[in-house]
Amino acid sequence: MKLSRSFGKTLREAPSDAEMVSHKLLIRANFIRPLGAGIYTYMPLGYRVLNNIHAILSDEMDDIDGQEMLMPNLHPKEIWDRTGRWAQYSGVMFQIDAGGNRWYGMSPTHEEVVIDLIGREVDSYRDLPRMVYHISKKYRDEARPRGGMIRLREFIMKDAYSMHLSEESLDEYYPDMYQAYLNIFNRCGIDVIPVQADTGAMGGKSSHEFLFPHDGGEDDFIQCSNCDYAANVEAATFVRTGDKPDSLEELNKILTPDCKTIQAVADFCGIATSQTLKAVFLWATPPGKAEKEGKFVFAVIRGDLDVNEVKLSNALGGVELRPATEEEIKATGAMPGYASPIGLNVAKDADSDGVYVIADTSIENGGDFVVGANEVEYHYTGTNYPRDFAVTQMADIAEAGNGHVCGNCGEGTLSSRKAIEAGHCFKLGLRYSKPTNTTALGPDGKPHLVYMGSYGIGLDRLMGIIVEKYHDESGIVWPRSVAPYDIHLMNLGKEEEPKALCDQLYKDLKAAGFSVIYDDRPKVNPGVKFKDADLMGMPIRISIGRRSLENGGAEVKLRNSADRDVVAMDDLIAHVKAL
RNA sequence: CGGGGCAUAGCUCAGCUUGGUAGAGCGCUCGCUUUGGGAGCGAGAGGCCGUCGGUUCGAGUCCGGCUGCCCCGACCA
Repeated sequence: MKLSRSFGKTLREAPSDAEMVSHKLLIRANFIRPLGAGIYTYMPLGYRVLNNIHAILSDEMDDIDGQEMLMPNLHPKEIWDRTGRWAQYSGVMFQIDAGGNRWYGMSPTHEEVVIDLIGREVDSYRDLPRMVYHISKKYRDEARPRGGMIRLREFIMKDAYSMHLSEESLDEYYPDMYQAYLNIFNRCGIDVIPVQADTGAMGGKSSHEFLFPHDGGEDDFIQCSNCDYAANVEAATFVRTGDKPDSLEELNKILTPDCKTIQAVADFCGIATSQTLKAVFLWATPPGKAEKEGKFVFAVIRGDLDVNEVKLSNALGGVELRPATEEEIKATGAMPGYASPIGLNVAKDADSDGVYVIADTSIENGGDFVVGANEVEYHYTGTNYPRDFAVTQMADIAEAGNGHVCGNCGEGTLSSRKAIEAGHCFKLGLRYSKPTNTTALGPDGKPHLVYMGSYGIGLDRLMGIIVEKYHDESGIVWPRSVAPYDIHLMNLGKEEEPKALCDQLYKDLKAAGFSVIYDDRPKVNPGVKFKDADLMGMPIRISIGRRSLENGGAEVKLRNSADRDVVAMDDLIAHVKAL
């Protein structure tokens, strides 16, 4: 490509609303242009990067017996009604009223289309297992697009779908996909950390996120200092430390003025927050049910820990949670700010009357706690479980964090980091085949619900991640595998000779199989050409000017190195091939 | 959805406090000069000051509504 004929131009300054480095550089270097919040045009250079990523993805997917296809982005409402997600996704999906009682959704994802296809194409176990994938646009009305390529309303995703006769078949296939994902990120030059993720209300046994650690990321994940354990904060387990005292104190009610927070209580009593218990009140609505069919949940946890709502939701069967109102709290007999299960009518199990109390296992690690007395300005000291109160359910509902002991090896210390989610593998199981009754005949002659897995990677987000990692103060430093062009060729002279040499070299390099962007712009100063080359970031730069010719040929420089070599014109192709 | 910020030329921003003819740098066009790190001189083009309403003789400037964009948080198979 000749720069003299290329569309758009580089910017000396980035728009002031761009914050992340990748966002600024991709705009400045003319790879992307914003159209609206979370909506971008991929300019010719950016599109070439996406195509390179596309090729890597296709290669790896094909390698594990996947087939590339292309599914529609306009989805009839009916297929989403069948899985119950038309209503569930109403806040996220762009839903279009096409008139005449026809409604369409713009593809936020493609499980519905795939399950419809499976129903049509897959008849028996002989048609399984299969994997199909496509790379196409997704639309999600994100509440807050951010960070340029990091969170988009319209984005490009590689989504793969595997289908199986049995759970064993899915389990068997899953590691191949997992390995393909590692290969993909490796080929893009990105180090990712695979972490166990929350399987959430979608059920299924296993889910992995591939995280790129980055302060600008949206995910929190946990790593162990000792073993290779890594998990999403919503799935991370840790060891509750602390022992019960040998002899227990008596329960004793004390006056605690102005102690509405755990910290205030601990300060007032001169104890650590781990010597207190705290209560959290939520309203839990079962999935797919109306809110009034839900129930009040009283969660108890040691004072130094926090409840993780996703863990809590999972422990309760995937319920929707919202904070309880003050009226709902008082109706149970508890007093906000001074609440505890002591003296409440605690339900024996989910079907019994009384208050549903769920406790984190941490309340068994320690004793003689200070807890609320369900009376304004009063707490109990010397509280011990189970002597002084009952719980309905004991579960792991605490959020893992810095300094906790690893739940995997039991020795290392956990630390929390921010990350960008680069990919996600998910065992969907029967989530989509069940409501649509999508079956295949087994060898036993009976219909079996089809097991599914889905596996996503955002191409534009991945492009952003690559730039986050590969840049310097002058611009982008593309890895070879995804660079829009291999070579940035520059004519620095105004005389005939360098121009003629460059024109010829441009042809020769392309004939030798390289992709080349050629800065042949006349009347543009060398300084400008250098700045643009650094900004755009092609791996190899070749420049010809009076000075290089005096030194015997063309100057060759790698973008990721400061070294410059002058190479004789005759040796140039061979030299570049050897790089 | 809650909190905060911003909106003036293609980009970065001044002008607003104290209302009175629309500004700068970069970019763009033309001419001359220059040609190895965003070069110089000269001449130009380019703006319904986001939008609607209010106050005023007069609003980019003051007041209110709306919209858009950015950041933090909530949310996010």
